[in-house]
Amino acid sequence: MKISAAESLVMEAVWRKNPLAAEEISAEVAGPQGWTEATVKTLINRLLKKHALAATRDGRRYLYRPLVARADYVGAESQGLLDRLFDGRLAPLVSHFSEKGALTAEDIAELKKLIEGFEP
Amino acid sequence: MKISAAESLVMEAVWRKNPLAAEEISAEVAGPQGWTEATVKTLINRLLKKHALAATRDGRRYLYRPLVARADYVGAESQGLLDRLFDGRLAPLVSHFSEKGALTAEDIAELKKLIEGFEP
DNA sequence: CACGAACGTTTACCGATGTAATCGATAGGC
DNA sequence: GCCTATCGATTACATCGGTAAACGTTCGTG
Repeated sequence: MKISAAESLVMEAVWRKNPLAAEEISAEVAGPQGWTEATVKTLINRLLKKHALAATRDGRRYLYRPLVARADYVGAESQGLLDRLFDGRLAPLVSHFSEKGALTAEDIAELKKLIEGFEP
Repeated sequence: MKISAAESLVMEAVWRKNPLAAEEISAEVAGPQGWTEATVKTLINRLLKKHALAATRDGRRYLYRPLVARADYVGAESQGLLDRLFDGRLAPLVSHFSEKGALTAEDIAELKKLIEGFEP
């Protein structure tokens, strides 16, 4: 099942550090998003139903851990974008940014280094 | 206003060739998506309300043309992904794909050529 | 001139999502 | 042992998005 935008912010918190209690997740995301704790609770529950989070009891509360790896989520989202907009290929995306003049010198240096690094 | 996934397929048709009549847009997208013409009509109307399409009368029908450039749409979607998942930077995205072993030799060659090409 | 076909417009409906309050159980303090 | 604060679970509700049918208007044809 798909992780929604709001839900992904909860996942990010748990990916950064886990396991986390609901209260800790709230502390991480509620403020920045202007959410109440109730909202975070709802998101946590939806993620449990989607098997994106696991809960283990810890006394009176639960501790939550991710069941999907961030790399998998990131990979699916990225591949989805490439497929929808760039014919599934990475080079046209890079090309798009360069044509837009959206690459800093640092970006270019970084890319250069990367690409030299992974020759076969 | 945001262009949804289904709506974007209509936009793609109009970006490929325009202006197009509703019937022509349907011919392009309804079949592949398993949509009826009614569905395409709805999407066209929502895009008109969002000012993503413009319509000019042509006898009994309308002809539609895009009001947003594909490059703008692609740019916003891409930047959004980078911001949400890669700290707004391009290199980590490329790095992600390479680490996943998701780059073919051709991809690498293409990227190499691109990056050599756009030195400042 | 009336009727029907072809358009666009309006309305419908359901599931997902964002956002949150309320309910119910339970554990700790008095 | 009982009450209350604290959790998680349940319920709520509005909007959006996907999908489509019904409606209304107009133009061409018989």
